Amino acid sequence: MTDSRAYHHGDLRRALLAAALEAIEEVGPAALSLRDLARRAGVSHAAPAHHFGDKAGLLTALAAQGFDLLARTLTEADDDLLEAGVAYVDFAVTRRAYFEVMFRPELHRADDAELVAARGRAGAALRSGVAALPTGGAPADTDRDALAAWSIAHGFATLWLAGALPDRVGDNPREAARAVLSRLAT
Amino acid sequence: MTDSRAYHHGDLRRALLAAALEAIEEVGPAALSLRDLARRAGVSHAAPAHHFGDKAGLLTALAAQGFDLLARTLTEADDDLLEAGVAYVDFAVTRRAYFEVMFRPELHRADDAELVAARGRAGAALRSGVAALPTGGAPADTDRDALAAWSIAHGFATLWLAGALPDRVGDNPREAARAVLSRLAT
DNA sequence: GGGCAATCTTGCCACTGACAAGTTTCACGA
DNA sequence: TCGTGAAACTTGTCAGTGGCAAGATTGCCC
Repeated sequence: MTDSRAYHHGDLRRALLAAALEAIEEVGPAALSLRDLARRAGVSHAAPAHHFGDKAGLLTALAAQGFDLLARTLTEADDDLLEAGVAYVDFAVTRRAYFEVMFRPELHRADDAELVAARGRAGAALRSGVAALPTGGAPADTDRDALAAWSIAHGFATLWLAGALPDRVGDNPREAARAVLSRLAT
Repeated sequence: MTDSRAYHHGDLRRALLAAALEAIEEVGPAALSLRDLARRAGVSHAAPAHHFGDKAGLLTALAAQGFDLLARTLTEADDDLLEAGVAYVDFAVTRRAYFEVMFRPELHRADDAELVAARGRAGAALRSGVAALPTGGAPADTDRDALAAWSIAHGFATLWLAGALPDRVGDNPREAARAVLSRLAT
């Protein structure tokens, strides 16, 4: 978290992560090239390896950042499950590069300590939003409800990103998500 | 649908698609190598190009096959939306290679005629299942309901495949899906 | 039986990720 | 102040990949 330009070529680690976000938005996470990132940052092709080990290492760092951001996003809307769901979809669409790396275990190291911690924070934010839901007297099955809420938000976001949804859904993800998610929130 | 070994090396096109399914199960669609498929089929590295043009061409054919299979699967359970949802999740888990290619537009050519047709059939099967749902007197918003049903099933399937679900969900996807999907089917 | 088109092979090029070994730059203590 | 060791980065190399071009083989059809 140092913000000073240091060492030979500046804050390379940070520069590479930023370049990775850009590149992923352009070509997707699978087509990401470490050598391209090095070129964007103005360093040699082997420089990234020094900071991240390999490609999976870089994407693991990115995924951890992403879960951290998502956790913060969800916490802000925590008292309103519908809005939390909308925020989830909005996160997926506006921070697409993060989202795609986060949910592709073959791209990163899922057992990385920092990643696990960040993912845990995001999961906790999600579950606390569901637990705060009024149950209307009926006994709540928080596990099941959380899973259902997560599934519908995640599914809508994924389908949106995949371009799989029909045109009639429109081009405003927040609005479309709110309509669909409200079907669950009774 | 010819089943006879024909031509120089047999039914290469079919053999390559089968090899691709295997390989994707093993290493994922992104790490798929055409040269590896050629090796598995016992042909030279350039043989696949003749049948599919390039990698995207092969995956497009695979995606079309997948949508066709999915359409048939959904049609079989068409009178029961919950069972159709369970079948959707089951398809994703048991025919994972198809599913992953189908919903990754960067891997295939989304405007391929055969793909578009097959995807249309799957979409129609989904919507007809929702339209057949009893509305309980209230005016149905089929579009929204179909989207919600699709989203929750797709989201659960995607999270399952990503290994993102907590352990307590268990290891039986059909059972777990039924519990979660029933939350929507009121 | 002869031509022809579909099928497949060989050879090549640019690109990639990973590794090894060398070089530059900085930090820190004697 | 200096020099020594570590961190940061470079250069060079290798095997593997996708895609293209050009050639060889095979089966089909008139």
